[in-house]
Amino acid sequence: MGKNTRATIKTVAADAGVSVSAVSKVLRNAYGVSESLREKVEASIEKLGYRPNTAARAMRGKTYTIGILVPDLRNPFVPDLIDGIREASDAAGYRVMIGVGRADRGNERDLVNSMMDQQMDGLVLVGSHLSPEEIAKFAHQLPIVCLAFHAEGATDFDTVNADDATAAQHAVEHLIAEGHRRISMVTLDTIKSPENHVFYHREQGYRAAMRGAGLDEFIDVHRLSDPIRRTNDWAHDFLKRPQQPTAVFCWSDLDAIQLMTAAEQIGLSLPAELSIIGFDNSSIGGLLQIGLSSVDQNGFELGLGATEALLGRISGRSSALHTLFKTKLVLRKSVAGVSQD
Amino acid sequence: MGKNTRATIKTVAADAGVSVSAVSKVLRNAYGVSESLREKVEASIEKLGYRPNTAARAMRGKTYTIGILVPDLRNPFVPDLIDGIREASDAAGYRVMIGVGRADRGNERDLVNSMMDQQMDGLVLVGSHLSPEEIAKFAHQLPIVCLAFHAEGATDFDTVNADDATAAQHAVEHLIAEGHRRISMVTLDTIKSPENHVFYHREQGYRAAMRGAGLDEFIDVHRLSDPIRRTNDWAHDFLKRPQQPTAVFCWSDLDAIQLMTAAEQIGLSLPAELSIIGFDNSSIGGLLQIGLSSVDQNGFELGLGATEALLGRISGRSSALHTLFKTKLVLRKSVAGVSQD
DNA sequence: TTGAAAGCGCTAACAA
DNA sequence: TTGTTAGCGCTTTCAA
Repeated sequence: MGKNTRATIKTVAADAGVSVSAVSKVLRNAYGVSESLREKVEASIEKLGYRPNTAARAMRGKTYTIGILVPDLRNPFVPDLIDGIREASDAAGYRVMIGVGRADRGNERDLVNSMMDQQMDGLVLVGSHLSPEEIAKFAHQLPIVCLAFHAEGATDFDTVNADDATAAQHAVEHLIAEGHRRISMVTLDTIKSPENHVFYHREQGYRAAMRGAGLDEFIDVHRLSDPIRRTNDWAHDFLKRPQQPTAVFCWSDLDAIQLMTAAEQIGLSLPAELSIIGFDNSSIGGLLQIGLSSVDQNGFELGLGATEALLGRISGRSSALHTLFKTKLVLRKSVAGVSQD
Repeated sequence: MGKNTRATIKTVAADAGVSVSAVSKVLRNAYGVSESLREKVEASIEKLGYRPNTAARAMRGKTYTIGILVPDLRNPFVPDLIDGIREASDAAGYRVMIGVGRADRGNERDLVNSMMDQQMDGLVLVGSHLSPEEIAKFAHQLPIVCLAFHAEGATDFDTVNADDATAAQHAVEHLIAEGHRRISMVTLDTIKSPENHVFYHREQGYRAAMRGAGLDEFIDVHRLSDPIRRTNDWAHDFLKRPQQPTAVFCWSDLDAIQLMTAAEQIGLSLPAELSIIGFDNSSIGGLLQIGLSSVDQNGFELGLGATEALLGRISGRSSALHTLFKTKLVLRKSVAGVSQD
């Protein structure tokens, strides 16, 4: 089968009887090509099945590729995001490559570098573990937008987020309206710059709701260590503490489901004895058997938004854009009211 | 911040006071560099923060990148595969880029092309929707190994699979041993070349088990259309048919869980009235609330195996390798025995 | 409107 | 052991 001879721009030029630069111009829709020349070239391209070599292209022009860096493919929120990103980049003629950072700073840094080595035209960093300073440094070299990463003060890159604080506040306010007082929050623990992480903002929303209802004394935040290094026992430990809450607001569905499982294992009846709200509205939480109430962030829209921002940067915008998206509380059987006493 | 001037091999050569090719040799660990030269060059690389430009590299040598093409990020089996692939490629100094084919032939073809445009050194195609002929054509241009795609007769590319037929046979034999006779199978429908798909081989295993137990008359295969185009009602329709089975073997966990949900919705008591076994042993099926019995394929090992095969091809092997991996039946509460009458 | 030619950063013959 | 140099396939001045 045609062996190793892939058509190059030269082959096309020869076939069409024009110059190499003419072909290049047609490829890039550059100004100043006659209709007849364009037709000739396009016919040859079609005939030879020519495809420009991205690597060669990258040396002078663009790659028309944007890189997506995600922390973890198992997070059910990630595929929604990616779908949105791809939808928008497809429409703009960009393709997408995904790298998995494994929620590890060093690994993520390597991947960003590697994507820069490949001359990608821009990067979407999802839930990055890098510091805003480091991201800014990268952003001097290529356009970057961060998704699910709060850095509303950043001037060198854009951010796109759900309005985590407001979403959390509404969720907790709903629990309060259902009569709950003793409402705990389960969230993540982090050593560095917590204020960039979504869960920190969700915690602020939780605190705001509790304070707003005069429930300061019941504020109780339980912090989990990194999902990879954490044991599955945390939920049992959590439920063994004295002074049990009647409701828990959980920073993520995955951990909320672990909590539900543990609660059932020790014989708690849900939701009567424990109401739970998660975050992400993952399909798994939506299963009839689980029925987890959750905050829906509409990952698809977030992905679209992030890509539009990125394309804007690629086209030359240099001012920073920081967008917050609205969320929606989805109620299922995991929440019950309590009688006030 | 140093603005746009990224260090090139020239910068390094100048800084180290040596030639470009000397630097290149150090980079590639090529034969014939003195210890002192290597040290000088490495010092300069370190000092200048130099990183080779992948695009430039790709024009003459390799990119040290392998592409993974998956049909769907939401399939819980995929992340395990990817972890395995990454483990093996990390160890060999290769990085990995992921593309999502969306279970669409045209889209997948585009992505393969796009990965070839980027001069990737090899490709792992997961559950491909392309025909073996088309894959073979691509395989003439770059090393390819297929994962979860049966083409044991292919000579131009390798395949790595779980032993789907045997796995399915064992699962169904287990149901038979539990006293079930009326055992249905739920699988996928496909227009083209079903024999390449894993679910086809699982169906063969189901049939073999049924025939082996003299249950030919109870063989009942229910075929679902494409997951994307399918409605969620299929399970209800399935359960509404006359002559209900007492057990169902399902080609995948995701569909098995839908079946469980529908069964509970119409008031069937599980597993007493319906036993179910799925395939993939996904973490979601393993949830206490679900408790789905399932076939475990050990995706991590499959990923490792596929990558080893690919690296072998990249290093020059041209004979085809077709590997089958053993599976393991994981039993949970979704299976109950029936009294024989 | 078209084409010739320089050069992007690297690798790999080949020469020294 | 080291360096010189010719490309890889493309984009992009600059001339024609």
